[in-house]
Amino acid sequence: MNMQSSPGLGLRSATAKTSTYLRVANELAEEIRDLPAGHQLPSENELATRCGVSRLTARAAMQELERRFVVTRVRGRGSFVARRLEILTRVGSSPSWSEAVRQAGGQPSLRVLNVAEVDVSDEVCRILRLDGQSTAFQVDRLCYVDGLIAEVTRTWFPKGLVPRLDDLLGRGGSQTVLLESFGFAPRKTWVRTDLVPVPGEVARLLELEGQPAVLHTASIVEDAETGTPLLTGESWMRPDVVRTTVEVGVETKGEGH
Amino acid sequence: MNMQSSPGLGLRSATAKTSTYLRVANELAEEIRDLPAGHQLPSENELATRCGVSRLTARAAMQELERRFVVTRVRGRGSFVARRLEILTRVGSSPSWSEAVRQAGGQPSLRVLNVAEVDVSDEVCRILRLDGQSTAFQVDRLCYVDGLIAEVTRTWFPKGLVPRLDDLLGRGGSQTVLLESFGFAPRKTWVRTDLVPVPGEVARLLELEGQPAVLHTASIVEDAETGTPLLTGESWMRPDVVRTTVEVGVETKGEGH
DNA sequence: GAGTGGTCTAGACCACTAC
DNA sequence: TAGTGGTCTAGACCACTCC
Repeated sequence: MNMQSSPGLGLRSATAKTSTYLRVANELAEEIRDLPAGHQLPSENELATRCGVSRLTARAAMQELERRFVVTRVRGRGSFVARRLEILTRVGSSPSWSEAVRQAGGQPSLRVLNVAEVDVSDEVCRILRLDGQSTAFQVDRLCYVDGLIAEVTRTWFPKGLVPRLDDLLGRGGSQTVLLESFGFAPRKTWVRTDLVPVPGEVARLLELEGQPAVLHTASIVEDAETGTPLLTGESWMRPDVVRTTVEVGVETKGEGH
Repeated sequence: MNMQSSPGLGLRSATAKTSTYLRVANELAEEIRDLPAGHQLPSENELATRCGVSRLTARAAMQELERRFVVTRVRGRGSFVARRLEILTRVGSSPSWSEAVRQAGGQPSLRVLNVAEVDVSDEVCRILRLDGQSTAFQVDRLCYVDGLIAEVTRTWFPKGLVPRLDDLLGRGGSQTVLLESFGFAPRKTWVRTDLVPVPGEVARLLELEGQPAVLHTASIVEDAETGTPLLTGESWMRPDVVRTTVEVGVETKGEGH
C-alpha cells in the first residue's frame, strides 16, 4: 500500500474508506476537468509511476473514468478526454440521425453494410401495412460521429414507396433526406428504448469487447401528412459515444393544458 | 496459458481470437442459462480451478456476466443468477412505481429518507405553478425490488394539495395511492430519460462502487381530469436491478391514424 | 522499435457474510 | 473460523499504433 492511502494509525476508520483506484480516478478526473475533448492523457505506466501504484491500479482508475464517459482509450494509441455527443429523441421530430448529430455539433457519416429484399416478420408486415406482400427492403447501416462508430441500424422499407428504392438506399446518405426528396415528410410516430446487453454480432460491428450494455431503440416513421408508414427498424447505440435523451410529453413542461 | 486456450500450432489465427475470460464467461453463461434467478454460482476460486485459469481471469469472466445483467455478486456471500425486472414507462400511464413492480412480478418496498419544506428552483416553481410561493415539500426515497435497492427518487409536491401532506408523505407507502385516496387521478404527462454516470451521493445510496452509468429520469405528474400539477421530480435507477423500457407514441404501432 | 492498452499469472491482504 | 468477493502488487506476454 502506498503512503497516500495509508494515513496515520488510528485514523483509518475516518479516512481510508475509498479504494486506491477510485482515489486515483477522482484525482485524475479533477485534473482533466477543463481539458478539451481529444486531449491525450498519461499512459497507464505514467499514471502508475506518478501515483506510486501498480499498473493494474492505474488501469482500474482509467477504466472507472471510461465507465463515467470521461475517458476514451484506444489500444496502441493511448487514453484521451472523451466526447459524448448529446442527442435528443422525441416523438414527432424528424428521424434524421445525420441532422441530429450535426445539430449537436458532430460530424455524421454513414456506411451501408447491406441492402436486400427479405422476408419480414408479421409484426413488420403489420406496421408497414404490406397487406399481401411478405417482403421488404432491409438496410443495415453503421453510423459514425466524428469517425467514431456510434450506432448500428437495421431498417425495413416497403417496396413500392418510390421507384428503384433499393438502389437509392444502397448509395448511402441520409434516408430521411432521400424520403424528403420524394415529397414525404418523415416523422417518428413511435419509439421504444431499452438498455440491453449488446447481441454478439452487433458487438462486433460496434467494435465492443464482450457484450456490455448499449441503448437499444425500436421506432416507426410515418409521413406527417398522410400517415403512410415509411420505415420501421431498430438500432443499437454506444452510450459512450452518444448520450441519447428520450423526451416524452408536452414541450412546455406542464403548462400546455 | 492453459490448454483450452492454446490450440495446436498453426490453428491460432483461425481459433484463438477471443480472450480467455470471454471464453470462460460464455461457457458459464451457457451453463446457467436455464437456472432460476437467485441460484448460487461457483465462487471465483472454484471457477478458476475448474477452468484452469487464474483467479483474476475467472473474476473477469464473472464481471463480464455482471455487465450483461446475467450475474449478481455480493461480497462475502457469493455469485448468483441475476434477476432483472422489466418495467414499462409510458406517458399517460399511472406513475406508481409500486404498481409497476408488482405487475412485473416483483415485491416493491419503499423507504422515505427525508421529508422537508425547501426552497425550489424557478423551473420547479413553474412546473408546479406555485405562483408566489417559493417552497414545496421535498421527499427523498429509496425504492426496493425484492429487498434489492433499485432506485433513488427526489420528488417535489405543492404544499396546498391536501392537508397535512408532509406528514402523510413521511409515512411511506405509495405516493400515487396517497394522491388517489384524495380523489386525484395522477398521470405522467412528461418524461425525460437519460443514461448518466451516477452522482456521488446517489451512488452511496444505491450502494454502487465508483460512479457507473445509471438510468436517470425526470418526470411531471398531473391530475388526469383537471391538469393540476401533482408532483415533479427525478430518479436514478440501477439498470442491473430494473430494465426500464420507455415507450412513446400510439399503442397500435402505426395503425392509429 | 518504442510505446500503448489488453490480457494473464501467482500470490497477498482486506472487508464482509455466514455458521 | 472458513469462505466469499474486492483490492493490490510485480512481472510477463501480446496486439496494436506510430514513427
